[in-house]
Amino acid sequence: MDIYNCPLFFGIDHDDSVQMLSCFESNVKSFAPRETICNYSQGNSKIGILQSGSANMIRIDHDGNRTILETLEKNNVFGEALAFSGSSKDSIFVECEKPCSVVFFDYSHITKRCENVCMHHTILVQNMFRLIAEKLLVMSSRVEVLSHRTIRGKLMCYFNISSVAQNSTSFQLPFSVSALADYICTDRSAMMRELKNMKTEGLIEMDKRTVTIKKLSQL
Amino acid sequence: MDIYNCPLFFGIDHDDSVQMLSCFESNVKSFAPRETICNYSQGNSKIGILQSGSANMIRIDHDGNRTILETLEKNNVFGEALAFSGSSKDSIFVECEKPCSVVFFDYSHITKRCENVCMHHTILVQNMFRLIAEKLLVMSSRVEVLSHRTIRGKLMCYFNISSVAQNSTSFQLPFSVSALADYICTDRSAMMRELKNMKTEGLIEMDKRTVTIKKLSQL
DNA sequence: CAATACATGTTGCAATTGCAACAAATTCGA
DNA sequence: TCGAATTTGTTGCAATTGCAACATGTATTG
Repeated sequence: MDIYNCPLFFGIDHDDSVQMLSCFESNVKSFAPRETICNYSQGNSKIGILQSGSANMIRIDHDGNRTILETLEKNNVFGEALAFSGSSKDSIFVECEKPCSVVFFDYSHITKRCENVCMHHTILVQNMFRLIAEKLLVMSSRVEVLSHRTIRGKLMCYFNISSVAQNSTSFQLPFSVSALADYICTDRSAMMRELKNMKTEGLIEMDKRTVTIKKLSQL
Repeated sequence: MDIYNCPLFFGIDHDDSVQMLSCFESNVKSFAPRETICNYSQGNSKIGILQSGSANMIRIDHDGNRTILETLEKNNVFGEALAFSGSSKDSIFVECEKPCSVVFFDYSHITKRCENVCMHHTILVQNMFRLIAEKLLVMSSRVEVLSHRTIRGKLMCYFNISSVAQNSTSFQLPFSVSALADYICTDRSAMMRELKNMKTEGLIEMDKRTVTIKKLSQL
């Protein structure tokens, strides 16, 4: 995986990318499953772009509750500057799931104009714009899911969004069923109980990580 | 409130703004409290920018539960293209709170290059970039708030974020206490009960819409 | 291949939350 | 300014959820 394939440099030719990268002080790193990619305990101005693999942004609160704040896949951006207030003392970090290649650089290079190289700065901002607009959509649907008051409501909302995204009433979860509980921010056993209810009521079917929506409850 | 003051046109001089606006088929509208600014029941590709006043994006679900999906203030952008899957049959709309002036235009003018006028397209994208990056921060902290499992957790998270944002342990709620329940997506009476508990435990003080944090519980 | 970690599945019980139905205070609008 | 609408405040009760503690099944890895 080549750093110049980074979606941030889409539309900028190789030679110029080389020049810009040095100006950016960018670097690429690889990570193995469960490795910590980034820790936000004490400030971090770097932006990361996932070139391959998958990762999750995790919060562990003072009671040890684990929450998936963001799920990250190929071409997703992440960073403290793009999210999260850092107002709490909870532990927030990005954890590798499938082996990852990550491009890091400093966000200030996007927001501030750079004097030397950047006739391509324009393209760069446009590329970053697309990445952020996409992230905004993801965050919005996350809010939509979490805004439901019951576990069932959250699950059905998430399943519906996934179903629309994958254009089928049958779709794959991007993570384990247990991690789904972290994603919808509820207790795992309570979620399992609710999933069982939904199965017996014929709302959904599940086979491993494949979910099939049978009835669109109350929609 | 002049359409040319729209943050989208920041850095573009007046004459060019006039030219671009006609190319954009933009228009400005004013709204009175409780008026519907925009309805997302059946698709809407327009982007809106709030020039003045305040508004909320509201969802009413099939059970009649009211949820504030977004709070919108001066210079905030909103639109279906920027958020919300449209996968559900719930009613989603933007409702004026304080008298509003809104600039509407089609998102496609930002994402696709326009042939005739747009030597200023670059500045436009940069301006839009800033607006969206800001919105992303707002959505992220929203996720952070909603990710907490208890009403108290949500409240304290929201209060902490507000406190950091307003740089004081004392701050104003941007809406009524009742609307706060819609914002944190819980039952109003249950939230009132929890607020009372938090007051008697000395965690917070409240006077109308002014909240003061007395103790940072478990942080 | 063994053993160790991880994921799934289940249950009782206590705590929290949502709901319904009020009363009172405050704000808004004609 | 008076009446209507909205907001705030409260409570009992039922439903949902979180927690703890299991048992079992499935991957991973040395």
